[in-house]
Amino acid sequence: MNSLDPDLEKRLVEMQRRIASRVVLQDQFSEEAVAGVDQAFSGELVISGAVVLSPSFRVLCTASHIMRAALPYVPGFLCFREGAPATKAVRDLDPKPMLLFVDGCGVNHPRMAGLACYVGIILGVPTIGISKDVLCGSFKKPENVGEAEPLIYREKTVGYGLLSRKGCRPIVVAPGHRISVDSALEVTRRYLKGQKLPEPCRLAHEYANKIKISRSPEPEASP
DNA sequence: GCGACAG
DNA sequence: ATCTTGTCGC
Repeated sequence: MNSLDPDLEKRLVEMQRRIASRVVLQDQFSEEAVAGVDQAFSGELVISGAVVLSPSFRVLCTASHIMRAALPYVPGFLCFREGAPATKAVRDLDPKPMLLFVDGCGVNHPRMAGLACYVGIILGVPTIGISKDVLCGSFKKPENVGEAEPLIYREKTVGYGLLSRKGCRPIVVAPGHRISVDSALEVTRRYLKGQKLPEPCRLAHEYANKIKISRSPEPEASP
């Protein structure tokens, strides 16, 4: 029940291979304007929220986009469900981010085509993927807060498992586009503020949820 | 064949 | 992700 039509899947896999072929794992970012994008869901609707932060974590601007989901959630194909609304929200940001945190995988993906790669390639923006669970690969459990262990997939380090906060499970950090594996970890650490998720992700998540709640119908008072 | 499986 | 209340702990 979580599968795709074989022909559709074949086409999507081909698209992901094209995305992956364009991914750059070299540092080509700046931290002048860092943003985060995240999605909330309401039935068939995908609500995407994006937030740009100043170097001091001040919110500089926000943008959102709502649309019907094109696909159900299928592991490995998240970019085709959340990619369109996410890119549209980010496109409306001003100033434009020069580095973007995305909720989901980056190159730590079976075809090196996680949501962060997709958004990065489509927009030409440097991206970092932040996920709460591993899709593929594995890492040793980091012992102390701030510590990270390499996420290994097919003998390669594709990201890191980072213990971002006490009492929390480690988060997974991986580059999406135009940033190296090690820089993705380094920058993510810099954007942590005592919470499980780095600020751009946390604020984008909060923003997307606020939009969702503000649109949901108010409960009727029964006479 | 049996699990695992971003959000 | 979403459905959901209180509750244990820093």
